Amino acid sequence: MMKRKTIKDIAKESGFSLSTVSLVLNNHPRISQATRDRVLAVVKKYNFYPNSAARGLASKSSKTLSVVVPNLTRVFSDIYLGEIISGIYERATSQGYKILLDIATSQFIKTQEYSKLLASRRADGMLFIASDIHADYLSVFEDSPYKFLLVNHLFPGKKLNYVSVDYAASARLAAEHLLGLGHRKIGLIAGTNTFTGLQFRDEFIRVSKSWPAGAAQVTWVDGGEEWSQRGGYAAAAKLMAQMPDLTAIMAANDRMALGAMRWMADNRREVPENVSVMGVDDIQISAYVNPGLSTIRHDLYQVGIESCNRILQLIKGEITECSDLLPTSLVVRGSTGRARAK
Amino acid sequence: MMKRKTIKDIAKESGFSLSTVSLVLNNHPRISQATRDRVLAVVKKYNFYPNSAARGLASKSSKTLSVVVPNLTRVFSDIYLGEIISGIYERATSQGYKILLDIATSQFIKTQEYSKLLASRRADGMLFIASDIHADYLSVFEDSPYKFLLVNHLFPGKKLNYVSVDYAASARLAAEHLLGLGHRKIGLIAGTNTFTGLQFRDEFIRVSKSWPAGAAQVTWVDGGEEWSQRGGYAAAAKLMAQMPDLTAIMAANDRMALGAMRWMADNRREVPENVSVMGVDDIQISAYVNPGLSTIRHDLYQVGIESCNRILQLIKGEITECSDLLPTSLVVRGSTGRARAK
DNA sequence: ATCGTCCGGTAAATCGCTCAACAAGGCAAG
DNA sequence: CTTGCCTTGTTGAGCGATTTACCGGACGAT
Repeated sequence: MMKRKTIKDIAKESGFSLSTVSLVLNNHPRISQATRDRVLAVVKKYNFYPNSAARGLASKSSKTLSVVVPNLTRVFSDIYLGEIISGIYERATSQGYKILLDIATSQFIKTQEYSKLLASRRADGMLFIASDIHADYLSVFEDSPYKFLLVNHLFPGKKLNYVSVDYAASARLAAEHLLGLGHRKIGLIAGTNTFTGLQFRDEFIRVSKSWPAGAAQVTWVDGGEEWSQRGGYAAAAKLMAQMPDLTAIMAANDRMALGAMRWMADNRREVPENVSVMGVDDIQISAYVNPGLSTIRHDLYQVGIESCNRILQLIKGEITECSDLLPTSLVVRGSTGRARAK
Repeated sequence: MMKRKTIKDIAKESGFSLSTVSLVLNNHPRISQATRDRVLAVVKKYNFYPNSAARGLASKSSKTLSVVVPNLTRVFSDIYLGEIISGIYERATSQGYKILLDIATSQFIKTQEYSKLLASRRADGMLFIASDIHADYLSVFEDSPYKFLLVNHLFPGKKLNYVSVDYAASARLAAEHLLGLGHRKIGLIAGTNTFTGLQFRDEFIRVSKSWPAGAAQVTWVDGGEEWSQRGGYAAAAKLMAQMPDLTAIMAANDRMALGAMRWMADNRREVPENVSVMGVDDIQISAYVNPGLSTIRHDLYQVGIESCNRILQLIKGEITECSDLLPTSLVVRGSTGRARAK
């Protein structure tokens, strides 16, 4: 196991100066092709890669992005995260950035790792996928010099950068679809532990109540912290008890909608003949269930891509703030139909 | 936005030397409690965190672990990975290590990022969850000074460190269970793109053929690259065509087993009355399906923990190689029963 | 021949921390 | 009163890159 090579060794062996090698390594145009080639030959020969700590120290940048995901029990089993992370990874990698993964455990929050990561320059910026309405500690990033971006979330009232799908727009699309089908008694399974979830709920209700062709009655229940299939199942049961004559169920995400559909199957209700069911997200399986789940398509991979683009722009100083809302679209499948006659 | 503080500023303000501050920051016993307190007061006052690049440069360690996951389309939706990563994260964090996430894309492999990461000292060690039988490039890590560990995989013939569940033992447990129930015609849905998968298949067949109470006939088919539910479904169909009188189906993981059970439901075969079905892994949902899936429990979270322990020991030089096989256990639920009479 | 401009390359000052070697003071033992 | 050891702190030499000036020579114009 020989001593690790440094840029100095490369310089010596190739007969050029230290700085020349550095410039070559950074693709600086200053250096002629001939010199570049000779240096690179030596680099290749020793399979040399410059020490990233030294590089980071001198250049004051770590070329690393911190990505913080929620502390769900089975974090990574959530397709939602997978899509976003894939998008972030793809973009980050193509720009020469690496990803430092963190989970927003209570430990992570208590020790203020989120500050430490940026203060110690371990990461140049942070993409936060983990927030809920209780993440008040994020206020430290208001007007701070640190590059911070919320991914698919936002905090009304806090000056925090974000890139998110437009949940209010989704709510409108969904409401218009169901109302247009004649539904006037609708059960809503909401997610209430994120601001985007609340936005969705409120906008859905607002549109329903003020529908020109006749206001609809909306009863909502909470689908649970995890927005899970199981939560949707339980919520559907509760809704059917509270509003037995409802003709449609709207869930704030597909997983809860699938749970609701499952309840219908288990309790001999036909979808959509008796009850229409609709979700949000358009996760892969939604197209494969029977009947197919009508939903609002959220391109989470794109959210990942765009979030990464933005944080990089923030880091480079090309922009100073960011509040993007990405468009969504209606996907009609078999689970929604005209409201049955009373 | 004031200038970023350095250890020097802390030293000046607290009235101690640069190195004293450094020692305090590293919890060196050399420093008295009184001094420590005074320094820490200043540190807290400015919310100071030492620059990690500088630290890494001087200490020659990045306190970072590289974790490489497979390039499945929907990587993180795989519960298998979630468990392992959670285990790794938990352990790494408790030891002050951070996790650098990478996906084994063709780009990652082509550019030899796996070497670069370690050569540039961006990571002190690498946990590789992504290997299949084609990952021949990993040979660079044989007898290399780099700290490398395969997670839940192994390469017979290559001198590579690993921590894995004992797939051969799992095969024995599974075979003994089914054979003990009197099954003599068994369909096997195998995973053939990993060595552990091959090990499982071969050991399962070996035990079946040499069963003292009477050899069993085993027909196997490939369940597909992704070990998915869909692959299991298709494989079950193929098996039933090839061996219509089989009394049991053994799948190399639960997801494929669930796919097989689904096929049975769709084709009016009772489980376990007509056909017993068994899986491997014991993923969460296996306990919730109807009938519950009999399986071999693989504690993947533990694999994560143990892998991380080992790589840290390799890094510290406490051990120089590692080939751990973790025990597995039989979980009997409703999906397996006595073989029906011929 | 002189001068100004490029062009390609180099010297040297950082970047912010770690750690081995050394120093100084206090105290017990000889 | 030495000597020697222990305890607590300090000095200073790196760690391995980046980057800003600066420099010498070639070349075209005057």
